[in-house]
Amino acid sequence: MASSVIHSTLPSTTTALVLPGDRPADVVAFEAAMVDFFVDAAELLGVPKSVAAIYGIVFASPVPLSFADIESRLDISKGSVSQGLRMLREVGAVKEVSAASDKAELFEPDVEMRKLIERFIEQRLQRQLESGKGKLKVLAQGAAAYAPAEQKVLQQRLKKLSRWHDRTRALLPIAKTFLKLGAGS
Amino acid sequence: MASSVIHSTLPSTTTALVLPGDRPADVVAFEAAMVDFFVDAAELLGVPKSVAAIYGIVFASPVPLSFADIESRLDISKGSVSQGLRMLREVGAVKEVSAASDKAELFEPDVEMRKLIERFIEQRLQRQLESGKGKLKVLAQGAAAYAPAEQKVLQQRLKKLSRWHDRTRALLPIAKTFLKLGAGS
DNA sequence: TGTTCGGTTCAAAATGAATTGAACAGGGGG
DNA sequence: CCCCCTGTTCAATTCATTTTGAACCGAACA
Repeated sequence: MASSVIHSTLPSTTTALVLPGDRPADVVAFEAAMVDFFVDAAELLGVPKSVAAIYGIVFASPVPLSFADIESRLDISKGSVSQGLRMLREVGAVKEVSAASDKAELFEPDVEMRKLIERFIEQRLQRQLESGKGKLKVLAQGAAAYAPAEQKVLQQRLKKLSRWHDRTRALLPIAKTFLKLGAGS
Repeated sequence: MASSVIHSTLPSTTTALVLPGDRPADVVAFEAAMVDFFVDAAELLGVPKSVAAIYGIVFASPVPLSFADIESRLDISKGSVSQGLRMLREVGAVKEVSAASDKAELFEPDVEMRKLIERFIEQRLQRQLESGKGKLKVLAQGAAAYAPAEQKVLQQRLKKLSRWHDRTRALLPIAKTFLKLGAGS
């Protein structure tokens, strides 16, 4: 992994994800940049490209978009749009604003970053930290299987692991509150 | 892993990664648990399983291990061991302690978690945050392509994005120092 | 009832990363 | 000089995940 991160600041994968359609070129450029931004960020968090792209295109539009809008502006299949939107809705990243009346649902970004982050942290980190806690306990007992001298080495290592573990756990709430600061909306 | 614990969601992936060999059963169990622990954690960070397993087995041994030791205790190919060890060395996660004299190199964990974490943070987050900064600037300009009313909406969103971005950047050093606390060795 | 519109589902295909394994050093011995 | 003995390399394979696309569903409407 580390080995593939050598290259410096490359053109950053020209996202051929946004379709020109008939809109003004500069609008399309804006959308493309936005999609790019989110696709990049998502990569970091292990979120599928298509999902990030959908969020990006919705985020880039000053007005709510319909399913059809999204489908027409992105070069991804209807199925992906459907699944992606579902995921984003579940997670609270987009919300539907019921259109005029009979027309289709419209989507706009639910700009509560805070929630997104929190949810992410909770799901991934906290879960892992919990299960880690249990495993550490088991390990501490398992060390008994070794001869005294070796046991000492292992116990020391385990202690270190525990400390790190605890610090991380302690960091979480701090991060949460910190990211919440000045959360305008 | 006879852990039929409470949690409904986690199958806990019985790591069939550690080979019994001829060592005592409880030692093997200990190693398996350790490998498991690291494989789990690694998953979170997007590190390949085999690499995590190697680190785990080295970490679980009170004495340094040779290439052959590692290969014989884990059910992964020689090629993977070689590559994995290289990565771990590069990253400073293991270090070689020259054996007696003519014999093969031995590996032991370089238990500087701090360094590992720092390196990780630097490579992934900081990089992304940097490139994000640039993109945000471009986006702010791109918003000019829209009509005044729409522009306002977009600018507001962009501002929010920026704020989040900044807060995250500000959080990094905090996290670093925090994780450093009490780093005994 | 038949037809179209908006969207969902899911098996199959594509993608991309990790893993394998066989070919290949190099370096001591003998 | 030849032959192990260790470890590395890298193209080919496997594996997991994402994406596709066609079948499908239900609701509105004629």
